Amino acid sequence: MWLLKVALPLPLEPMSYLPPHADGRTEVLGCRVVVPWRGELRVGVVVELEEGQHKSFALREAIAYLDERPWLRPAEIEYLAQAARDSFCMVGTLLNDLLPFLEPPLLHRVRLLPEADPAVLPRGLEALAQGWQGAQGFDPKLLDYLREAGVLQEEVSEWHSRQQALVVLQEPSEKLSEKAKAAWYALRDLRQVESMAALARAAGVGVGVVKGLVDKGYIGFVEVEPAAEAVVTRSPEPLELPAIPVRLQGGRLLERIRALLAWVQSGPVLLLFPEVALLRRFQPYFPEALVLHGEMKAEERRRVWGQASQGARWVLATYQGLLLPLSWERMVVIEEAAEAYKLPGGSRAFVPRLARLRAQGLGVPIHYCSSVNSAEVWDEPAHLLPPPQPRLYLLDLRRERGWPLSGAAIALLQQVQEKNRQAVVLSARRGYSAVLRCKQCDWKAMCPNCALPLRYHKSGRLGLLQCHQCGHEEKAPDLCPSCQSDIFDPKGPGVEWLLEALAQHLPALPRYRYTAEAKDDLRPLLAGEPGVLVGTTAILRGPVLPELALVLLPYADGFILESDFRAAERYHRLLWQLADLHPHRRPLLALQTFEPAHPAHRALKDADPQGFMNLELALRHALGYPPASRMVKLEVAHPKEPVARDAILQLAAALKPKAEPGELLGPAPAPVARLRGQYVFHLLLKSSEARIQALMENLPHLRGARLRIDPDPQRFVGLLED
DNA sequence: AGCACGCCGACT
DNA sequence: GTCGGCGTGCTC
Repeated sequence: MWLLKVALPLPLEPMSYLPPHADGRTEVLGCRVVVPWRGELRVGVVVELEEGQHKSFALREAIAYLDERPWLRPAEIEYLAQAARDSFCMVGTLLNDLLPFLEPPLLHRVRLLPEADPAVLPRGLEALAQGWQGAQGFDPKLLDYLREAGVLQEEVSEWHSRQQALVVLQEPSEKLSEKAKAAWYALRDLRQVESMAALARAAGVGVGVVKGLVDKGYIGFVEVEPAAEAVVTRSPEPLELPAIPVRLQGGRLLERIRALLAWVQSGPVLLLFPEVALLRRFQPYFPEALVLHGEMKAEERRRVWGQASQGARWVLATYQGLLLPLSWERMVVIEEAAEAYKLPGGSRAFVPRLARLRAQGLGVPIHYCSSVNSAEVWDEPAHLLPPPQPRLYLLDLRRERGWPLSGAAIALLQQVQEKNRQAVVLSARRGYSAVLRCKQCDWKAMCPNCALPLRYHKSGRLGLLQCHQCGHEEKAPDLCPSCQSDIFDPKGPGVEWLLEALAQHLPALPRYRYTAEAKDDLRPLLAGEPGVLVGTTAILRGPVLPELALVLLPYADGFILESDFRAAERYHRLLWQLADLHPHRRPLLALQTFEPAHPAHRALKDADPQGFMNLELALRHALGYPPASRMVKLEVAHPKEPVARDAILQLAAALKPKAEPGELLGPAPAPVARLRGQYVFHLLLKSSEARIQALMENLPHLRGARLRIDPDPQRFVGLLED
């Protein structure tokens, strides 16, 4: 007896089913299959065929395969299992995260098995004796009852929406009304419209007129191929390198693209992007590329999936391309340090890590292409393009007057205004907690255990200093322990505050806001009119300002002083990305900072990203942080504080005896200790890959609170899903 | 993840 | 005396 193991897009391991009795195919490994699930139908992937008896409980029968050819090959199935193990999650969780478009809408028809007695039909289902019926009208629970009794015959297939368009079919007759003729000619000029209502609107007639034309056969609906998004193609000269490097760094965006073009000519090559905005910037240079990303309709993505499976020269994709059943010649991860690579779903996996695993599984080379490569790939053979020469202007906040805009910064903005140019003002917008530091001397509140700044929390009248990494807490001092002066107000300048300050100092300079949540209409700026754009790092993903002359960070330290060992690396990369914000101009990069001597600033002054990263890596190795180790975050959340606390203590107690010194950090309350009504606690593991694997084995079953695992934490603030 | 089953407080 | 809260366990 053959059994199917079916991976469903649910946080579960694959489930066993009997093969559909109506379909005896055996070459179904990797095909999508429709199965009964809790009385309804779900779509999964056959990940294993096993011969044998299943005794413990009665298995259900799968209903039908959706595919002729497999969606996934054995290579992808094996990868899925391996990646799930690596991410400490269920196979189904990862399947759901990587293929959010797996389940198509279904065409489902049912009837009573002809030889069955209609008397078995429960009330409401009598129609099933009459022959094939669409399933949607019937109670799924009752249908499942018949299914289980073995008297239901079913047909299931993928539902394809027919992309229809209204077109002219025959010449208008003289008898038609003026309005009808107008509508007919309007449609002829438009060639096609998507609906009757749209034509009525376009022609300025009632829908009834259009309907009349359809009924009389002058116009009608035809199926059309979904129109591909028009992309302006560009063909720059490929930039030949002496050898193909594992990591490519530096230069301007266009130079990196040119270098890539020189070594991804034959294909198939997968280019992985952290976000759609960046993918779109590459798209014009890869005219034949298939693209796959979350802004496309699910149906469109399924179509591209089938197409890509047949072969492709280039595929530009977000993480959704990772499971494509193609044997790549090589894979390229673009901007491998981007935080957008963190999967938002249950697996919490980090795509560059998954990509490396994928390349290993296929035995193909993987490459990384970034403005500044991540610490994780730093040791790989590199080709370094000369970095863009930034014009850096450091404003020392210990000397400058004026806050949040110093006099010098206002003067710069005034010049921008006088010369009718454009400026960007960038805010770190870390709202809820800040770092406590002295205005007079260099002292700042540091954690005694972690070599990280403590975060300042307002708790009643007293300030509380807390380490978000290890949980250490102390009371905030009233006076600076080093020089006895009063403490700098630990407020970080947000976008709103900056807009106010700009309105006050430069009322005549038009202001625009640009954050992930609120985007002003930038058309005047894009048309070249003067103005200042105030926003968060969302600006990096926004359109290019044609007259950009100044990039100002009123509180650059806000980007450095996150309680996070990766903060400096991120800040350094941000500065280089700002230097490359305009494709060929070199805007002045003005930073208001308490730390003009910060290594990242020196790196920009000396145009030497290598120097900075070497220093950073030495630090990571000294402290045992990634990439010198692997980290895994365990998170427990519950609406009741004691329950959550209890659970995390249980977990810590179970791990303590196994852990060596320094491997177990915490438990600590999450930086936002209560979020969406849940109390959140963290526990961090930090050690070698092998030790992490050992520690993660047989975690205790927690009662009460739910455990979530972040297999590759990138940022140590906020809940996992923020 | 969803969903059903199962034990302890505020109501007609 | 019941209705309903969500904590716990299961899904082939």
